[in-house]
Amino acid sequence: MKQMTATRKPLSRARVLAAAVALADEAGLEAFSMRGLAQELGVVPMALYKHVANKEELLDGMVDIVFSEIELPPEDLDWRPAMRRRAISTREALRRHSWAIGMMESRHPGSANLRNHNAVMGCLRKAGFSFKLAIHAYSVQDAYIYGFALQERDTGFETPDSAGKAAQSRAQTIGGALESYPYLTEIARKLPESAYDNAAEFAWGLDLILDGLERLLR
Amino acid sequence: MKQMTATRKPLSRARVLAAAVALADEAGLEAFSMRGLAQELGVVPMALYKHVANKEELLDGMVDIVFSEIELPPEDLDWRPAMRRRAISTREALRRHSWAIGMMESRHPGSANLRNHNAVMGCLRKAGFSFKLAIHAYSVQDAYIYGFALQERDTGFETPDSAGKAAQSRAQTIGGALESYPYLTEIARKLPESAYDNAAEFAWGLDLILDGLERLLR
DNA sequence: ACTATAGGTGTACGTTGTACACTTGTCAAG
DNA sequence: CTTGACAAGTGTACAACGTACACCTATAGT
Repeated sequence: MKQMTATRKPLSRARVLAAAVALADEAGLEAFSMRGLAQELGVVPMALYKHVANKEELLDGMVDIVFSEIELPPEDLDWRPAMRRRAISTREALRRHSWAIGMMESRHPGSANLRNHNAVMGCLRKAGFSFKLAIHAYSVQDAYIYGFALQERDTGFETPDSAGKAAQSRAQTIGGALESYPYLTEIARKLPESAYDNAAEFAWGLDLILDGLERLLR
Repeated sequence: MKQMTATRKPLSRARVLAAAVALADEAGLEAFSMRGLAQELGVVPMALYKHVANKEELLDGMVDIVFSEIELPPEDLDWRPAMRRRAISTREALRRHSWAIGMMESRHPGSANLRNHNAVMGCLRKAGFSFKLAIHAYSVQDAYIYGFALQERDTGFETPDSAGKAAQSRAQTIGGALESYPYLTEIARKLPESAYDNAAEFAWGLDLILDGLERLLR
């Protein structure tokens, strides 16, 4: 075992998971590999399998870390601000870990996942939502949150650079037929100068949904 | 070239794309490979590269096929039923091609994509939505549609079988601490007997959003 | 009849996840 | 103090993937 004890503290499942999340954050899911992760940890690839069954299980654990970063609906708040907080917290977690966006509900659920879902459902039920209405309310909100995160990842330009690249890519497909898409050209013209803000956009739709729910609750 | 002309009509980009969509539909994105597709077409893997630049470009084309299956907002309808129709049509296309769910807005846009976006934006603008309100309206709706499709794929049990499997998987994580998650157990108890219907659930949230938009338009 | 070209083939390389057999550092029981 | 079990890290190897590159061949235009 060469010089391990001197140079390196031993691995652990937690250390592997943390490094995996960090690597996926900066490299993206596409470039995230067991081999790359091993290298990051200064270890041979197969060493990881002493702490994690396989890549699938590793991803399960990573997703549960993301869930653990999401703020639970605060118990001391009314349902509406509580839901608002947790929705915003969820979006922020997904921004930090955009590789997780398609995977939040598709993987073997971990304990942070269960705690989260239980708390959200509990918040609604305790606020007086009937079971059926609570299911509806949960469904719309999560669909919106996950869907918004998806769109933000795909078209969300924080850098004006990437906005330019996307526009160019579109222009390439459009070719000479620009006049066929008048409403797209309107977007291309007006959006850049409209101080579009992802967080504000998210809140706008969220409040529209919460308004609707509030009306139905009464 | 052996017996090609006798046994097999020549490939074409369209044929490759169609076969790719069909294969992804039944095998899932994970199991979808260039080699598998080639086999399906009775051809050696490298033959595909005469009609498609690489796998990425192939996926771009596949996604645009999905877009082409989405009904445009009918011109002769008022904005609200028109938006409703195209939302439902989008969900249905995504159910048919669930491998496309995370990719609709992330890939190099094809012409069906552009036509679709232009038509949706046009429908809103012509109905009197201001530019900013149209952007908001578009954003909420699409976030909801894509997010719902995602959840439906991940937790949508059309077979009571898969519902059982999911429940068992959850129970395994919960272990003995079932009483820690009272609201999850409520769901597990009540949902199965509540005739939950994905299409109806989708329409419920969609109408909530459209209600909100209608109020803001006036 | 000749040749350019489009379409299909065969081989090969680098990268991936991971099975399996191995070494080695640590520690408990005799 | 020895022993031997066990946990952790190593090394080799394999199948499957995307695809570069050189090659063949059937057809079409001159």
